[in-house]
Amino acid sequence: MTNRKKITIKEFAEKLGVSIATVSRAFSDKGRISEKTRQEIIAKAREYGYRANIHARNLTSRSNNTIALLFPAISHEEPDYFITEIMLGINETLTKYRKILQVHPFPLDASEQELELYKDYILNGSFEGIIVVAGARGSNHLVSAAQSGNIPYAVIGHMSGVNENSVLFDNEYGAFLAGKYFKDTGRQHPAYVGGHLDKRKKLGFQEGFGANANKIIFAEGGNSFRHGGMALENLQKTHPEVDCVLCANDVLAIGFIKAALTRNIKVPRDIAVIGFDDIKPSRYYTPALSSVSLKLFELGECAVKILMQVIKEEKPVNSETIECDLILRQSS
Amino acid sequence: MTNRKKITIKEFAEKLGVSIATVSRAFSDKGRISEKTRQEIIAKAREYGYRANIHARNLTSRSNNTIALLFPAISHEEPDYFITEIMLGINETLTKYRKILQVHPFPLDASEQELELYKDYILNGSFEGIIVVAGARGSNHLVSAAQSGNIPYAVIGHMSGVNENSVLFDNEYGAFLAGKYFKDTGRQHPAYVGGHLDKRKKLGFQEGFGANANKIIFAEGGNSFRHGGMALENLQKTHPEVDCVLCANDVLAIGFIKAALTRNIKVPRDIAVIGFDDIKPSRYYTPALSSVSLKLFELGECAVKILMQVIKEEKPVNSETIECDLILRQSS
DNA sequence: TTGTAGGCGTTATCAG
DNA sequence: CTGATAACGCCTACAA
Repeated sequence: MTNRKKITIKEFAEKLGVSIATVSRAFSDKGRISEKTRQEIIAKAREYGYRANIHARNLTSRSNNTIALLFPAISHEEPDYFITEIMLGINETLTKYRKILQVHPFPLDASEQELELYKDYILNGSFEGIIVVAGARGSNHLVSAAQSGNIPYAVIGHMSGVNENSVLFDNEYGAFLAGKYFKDTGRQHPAYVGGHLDKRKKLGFQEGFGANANKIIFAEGGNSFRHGGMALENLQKTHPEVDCVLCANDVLAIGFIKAALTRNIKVPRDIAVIGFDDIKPSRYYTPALSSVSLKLFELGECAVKILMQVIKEEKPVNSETIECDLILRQSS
Repeated sequence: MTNRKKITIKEFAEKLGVSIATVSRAFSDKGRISEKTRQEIIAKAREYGYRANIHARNLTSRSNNTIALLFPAISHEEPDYFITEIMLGINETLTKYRKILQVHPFPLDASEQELELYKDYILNGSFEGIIVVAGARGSNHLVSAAQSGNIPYAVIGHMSGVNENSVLFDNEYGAFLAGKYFKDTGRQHPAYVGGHLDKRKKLGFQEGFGANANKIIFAEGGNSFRHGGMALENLQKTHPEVDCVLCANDVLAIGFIKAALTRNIKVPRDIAVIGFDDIKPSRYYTPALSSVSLKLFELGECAVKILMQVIKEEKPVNSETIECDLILRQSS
């Protein structure tokens, strides 16, 4: 490895016998320059290996085309498939705008103190804009930081006190569809399995199930695979009559089903199961999981579009809501 | 949103009645400065909202603490769980070093021309170092770019012509274990399902199966879920006697099993199936998938450690090999 | 169309 | 310990 320092615009210009301004213009698309000299300079640049130093460029342009995705990390050991699929949509869309993605998971229970690092990044100009996933107190702090520093931001999910720049999903309606489906298919003893934070989902589920909604059993615990299994075990003890379940996310649903199959409970015959989010692995599962689709890829796309609009127009834009669908597969 | 420009070190220093050098020192940990003035300055900085401009800082320090992960993107619509889990290990480890991750998937079949964008990033100083996932021609081009520009790099997987800075996995041994297990459990008619690029896996599988290795059926196609299903269909037509299968990755294996179950073929009774990679969702599957574990998280960790060493020592370091395990679950 | 020179906001060197 | 001042490498009026 030759440790030769990279050639600077000054050295490069001298070699070519032109001014640094001319070199700069050759790469800028703006300044007036003859097509002929531009081509010459570009050719020579390739030959000498000259490339504009990105940091100097960023300093004058006050931006680095970098967008940060900040999200609460559920677990450190296992990917959060929900985020992963959103990220896919974000990244692909960002590429179209020639922007770069930085990934910043932060601890779900991070204190304001622990978030200082991320706030610093946000406020010192590291990002042209940020996309924040709601769901933790930290999310709010980071959005506040962006607001106070006048940094463009977009939010994924409902965040209290934030009415603009958000991509929302209609959880309530999605859960409604699930409840209605269970009712329409003659299920009698519904249960809801999930975390504590999904008021909307619970409400929608109740509405959908209609008249007998008061019979719904709420089994609330964590949001991971193992919690799904635990929920099945508990329900079998306390409410063995349950014959249909809405789970607050797909991984939970898969854990629930796996535990049921292990006990030789048939899905969907004995218990029908519907998940939430419709992550890709769900359709691979046996039985393939029915799920309320949040259209995660699209959601990421939408977040980017909103952010780009905020950056361009330099003012907040209206929030958008992505509609939910109920995708029926084998588990219900 | 008040669009006030951010306060600069100069303005800030003037307000405090000190020199900019002193302010700079208060944040640098290096220059000699009395603890008292440092505290005062830090307090005032909070009050005035002063933060050092990151771009100016990068310009002088010639680095931005940013590491890029470059990998060939299999599909645009679906996460690559293999990469996702590696990324988890990378990101977590990077955080310990206070480095930032940028994510750069590139098209699997990208021409050298299409890679120009990524080469540009690499060579203009956007990254302090890069981690490249092997597996596409593009991977090699990008490593070459890093080498020519004297940019620190690490490689995940085997890359022709690159003997240093790599994290390798012993695919051959992993496949050997699978073959041996099938032989030891009395399976008679083995098949291998996978892509064309896994010479090592095939070899290891043959060695492991031993004497009758020449009986192995090779069903080669794509690497996705649906290809797994297609493989099952084909094998049923051409070689219905097959009673054990090694799949080149887990998603393939899951597709294979799902198709088998659909046809009422019992797994593992009629056909035993082992996957490769041991991605997290595999253990959730029913039947839980046996798989050759590549320890993806650890692999990401290791890549970061190698890269950090390259950065620190400014010279290539020895490659490391992560051992494979065979994880037995229900599918075999 | 091209060149000159000042500025971007820091860090680092060298006096004091 | 603190303060001037010169880099850092590029962009961009302004001048020619």
